[in-house]
Amino acid sequence: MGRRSNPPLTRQRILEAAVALADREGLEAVSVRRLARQLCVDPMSLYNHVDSKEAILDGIVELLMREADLPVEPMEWDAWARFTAHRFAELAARHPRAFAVFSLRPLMAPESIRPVEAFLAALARAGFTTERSSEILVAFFGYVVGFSMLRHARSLFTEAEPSATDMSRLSPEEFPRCHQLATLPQPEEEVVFDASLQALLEGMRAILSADVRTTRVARTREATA
Amino acid sequence: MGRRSNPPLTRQRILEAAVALADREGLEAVSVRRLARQLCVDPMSLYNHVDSKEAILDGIVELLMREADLPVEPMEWDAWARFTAHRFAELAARHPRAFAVFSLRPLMAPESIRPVEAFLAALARAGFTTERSSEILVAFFGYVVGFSMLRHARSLFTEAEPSATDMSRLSPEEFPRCHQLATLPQPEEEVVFDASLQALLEGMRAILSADVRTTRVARTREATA
DNA sequence: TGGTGACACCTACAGCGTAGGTAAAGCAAG
DNA sequence: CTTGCTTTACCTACGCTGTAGGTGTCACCA
Repeated sequence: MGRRSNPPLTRQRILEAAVALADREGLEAVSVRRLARQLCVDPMSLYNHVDSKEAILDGIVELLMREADLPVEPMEWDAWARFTAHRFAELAARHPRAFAVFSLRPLMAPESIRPVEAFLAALARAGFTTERSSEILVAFFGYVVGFSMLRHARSLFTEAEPSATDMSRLSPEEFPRCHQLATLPQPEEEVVFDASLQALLEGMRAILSADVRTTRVARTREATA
Repeated sequence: MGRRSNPPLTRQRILEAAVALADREGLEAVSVRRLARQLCVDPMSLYNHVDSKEAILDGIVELLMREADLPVEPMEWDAWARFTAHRFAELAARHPRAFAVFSLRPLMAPESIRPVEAFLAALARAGFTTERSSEILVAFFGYVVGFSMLRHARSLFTEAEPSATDMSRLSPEEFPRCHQLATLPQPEEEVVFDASLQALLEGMRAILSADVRTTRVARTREATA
């Protein structure tokens, strides 16, 4: 083994350093060489533990998902959704910058995919078709990740690191309301997030009951034919 | 002026090439040097028309927003939201890969911000407080952009360019439902997108009426005190 | 003891964004 | 027509990036 000084390099140590660096300086600061410098190690040494830089980003996703600790045991689909939504919101608050990996890389680790499989199973048990389940998955994660990213990683008006140019660009004369929003503190209570989520699930329940109705009609038609 | 051969280089031509390249090979393929090669021009020549690579990405956002052509004239807040949601969904379908810039860069161009200002004005007219409007903006754009990205740019199971590894990773034994989803074609009708959006707006209307009620109570308390 | 595998290191290469400098083309005034 | 200024295309060069390929050294096992 090469001349060693520090605790031995491991995948885990690399990924933890990556998450820390991402939260400190943003995801674009996460480079193989920066990480190596942080870990007091040669850049190429990382490749003994990870396949590529993309694999490092996938590892960040994996770590965040592990921290989110989503439920995998059977439960009601809407309970799973509410639970998961809050876990993601908390995760985004803890990792405002690293959280953006979810828009960059897919879920790769089996432990990350397992809870999704559980959600799909719950949807099927409730009576959703496969096609509907697919769309509901997209709608649910789209809302949760989209909301959390916009609130914490921010990308509608302001950069990830809100700068002075953000304000100067939003001149109070031309864009009074946008300008005002940029100065607003974050709400302490998640009333809109919760209410919108609640409404979203309500809409999905409506789809379900409509689906069940038409399925039943189709079945009876089959039976009488 | 330098030795010219082609039509003159302009910001517009650069940005159009950037959008085309992004849609063809993904946003990560958009580099100053690649663009210059496409335009048969020296890399540094681009800097006579744009400030930086970030400015190019901002320009992509600008072009897409111009193409979306969101309403800026006064209208009901929920009508604006429905209209905008569909424009964004269509935009994402036309530019599946370039669409991801919305998660990378904020709105910079005044013409991009103007419709948002109009939406905020509509929310205020309807009776939403500034704080509520801010959260509703996040919820709305979070849902619309999140959904569209997940559907078209895809990043939950599969890469932007769905590859064979996506399927092999989702083994049919361990993840039967996720595996099945990866093979599913896109639905021809947007029933879940529409229904969820409808539900979302319904939830916001509920918040509004609750707000109006409490505001009225507070006002009468003030009056009687 | 000799072999084998793991792992840290090193060199090198192609590509990136862009600072700084040069030169040619277009245009305005004299 | 000449003079000079502005614009803009080009070129060189620097420090950064990801990573292919090769080398040396350690731990362990036969």
